Amino acid sequence: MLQVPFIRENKTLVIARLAKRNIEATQIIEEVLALDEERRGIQTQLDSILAESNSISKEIGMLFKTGEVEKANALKEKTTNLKNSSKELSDKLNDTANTLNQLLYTIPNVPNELVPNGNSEDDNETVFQEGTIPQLHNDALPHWELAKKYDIIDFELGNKITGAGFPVYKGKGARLQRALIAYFLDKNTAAGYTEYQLPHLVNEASGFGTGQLPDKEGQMYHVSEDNLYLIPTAEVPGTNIFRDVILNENELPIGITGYTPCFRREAGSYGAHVRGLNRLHQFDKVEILRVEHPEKSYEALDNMVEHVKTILQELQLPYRILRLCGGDLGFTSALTYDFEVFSTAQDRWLEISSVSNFETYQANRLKLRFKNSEGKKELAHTLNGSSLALPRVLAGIIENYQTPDGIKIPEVLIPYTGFSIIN
RNA sequence: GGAGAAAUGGCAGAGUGGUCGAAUGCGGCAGUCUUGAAAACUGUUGAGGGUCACACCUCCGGGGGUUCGAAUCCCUCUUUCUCCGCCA
Repeated sequence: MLQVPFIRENKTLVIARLAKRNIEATQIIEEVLALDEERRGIQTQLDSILAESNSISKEIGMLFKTGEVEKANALKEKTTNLKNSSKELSDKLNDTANTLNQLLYTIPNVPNELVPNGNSEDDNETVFQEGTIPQLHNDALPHWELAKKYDIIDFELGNKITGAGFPVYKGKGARLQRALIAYFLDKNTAAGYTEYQLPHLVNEASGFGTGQLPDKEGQMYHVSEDNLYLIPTAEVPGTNIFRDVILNENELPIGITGYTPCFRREAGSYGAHVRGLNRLHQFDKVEILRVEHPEKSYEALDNMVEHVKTILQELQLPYRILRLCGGDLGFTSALTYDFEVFSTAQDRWLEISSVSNFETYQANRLKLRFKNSEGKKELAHTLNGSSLALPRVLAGIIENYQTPDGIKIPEVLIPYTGFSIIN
């Protein structure tokens, strides 16, 4: 969430930038500032009452020691009023603070100046495109047909075992999937990211820390018996490593990577665009995360974009990079680049990575800080990105690499798969 | 799942109702000494709110209660450890 002092000092900027998201925020910002002022006023009143009652208590203690019981008892009566009003004030303080926080939760991150105006994905800005779109033979098939033809992914079997959106990978399909995971992790660790294996279920505090809770619980599977959530992305357990952490400045930057399955309810999204691997309830993803010094976070974002680019270049997939417009930008992000691979057989772009800078928005919730060179505590910046999401990369590979003789395996993956063609 | 014990500052560990935000040791930081380093010595060193800065307020696993006053007493939840059971 946003920091109140930041809002106070940059009111016009905040309102102007939130307008990129097509939000008219003037009223809510004014409300936040008013509530904060109220909160501080109540706090001051409460503090002085507590100070008084503390000093009376000390006095009573002294009187008992010197045996002046009568005087002590007289003082006791004085505290009754103080107690009542401090109780009242602290209730009021809690109410005000809660109202303020509820309001802050509803305000998304302030977009970076680079974020283009716009309403929907149609207004995203293509900033880079690379790779040649292959000329496929006449009976080229979409991946779900190829999956069936070569018996590498079984969607019906997943239906039987679990339900729609839980495909079963078989034989060379399973092996290709594992190869991709290993390849991505190797690329990421070679780039300096430390590999982690993270829990696939998280508690409420973690869901809250990265902003999935309280509003987006509909997106996550919930295990009510234990009050745990299945992770929708490794971002959740990965970023929560740093909840309530104060780092030393020299520990920055931190980069971690991890492979996890991801579980998403995707309630309400059905139709032609969710066929095959395009949208699943369970899928695999390798994630990269960084904790950065505020002055260096945008350099780091560019760095992450470059890193993901090299992977797609090596896989020789045609892709493009989009800068998300205000209307399409995620709630917690200040600037996001989406990577899309072109699926030739489906004749459409598939999102395979999303790389974002959250600035202090998550860190503020997480209380992730570092001690700067002056010894003062400052919120760090968090960033993350997929490198990469498996299913659509897999779809892109099997569609773009299909030949009349079978599906070829990209050169860089052959050491990982142990075979060069699926036929 | 059953029985018992525990949870205090970065770590270890004292503190059982009244200058305790908390002894002591280690670690960290600064300095003295040294050509430099180590050792030794001296000082400093939790977090949040608040203030121009002080003052002041809150926090001893979380929540609630008793009391004029709680790290210390009571209730409850969570976690950890030991023993038993189960088990990849």
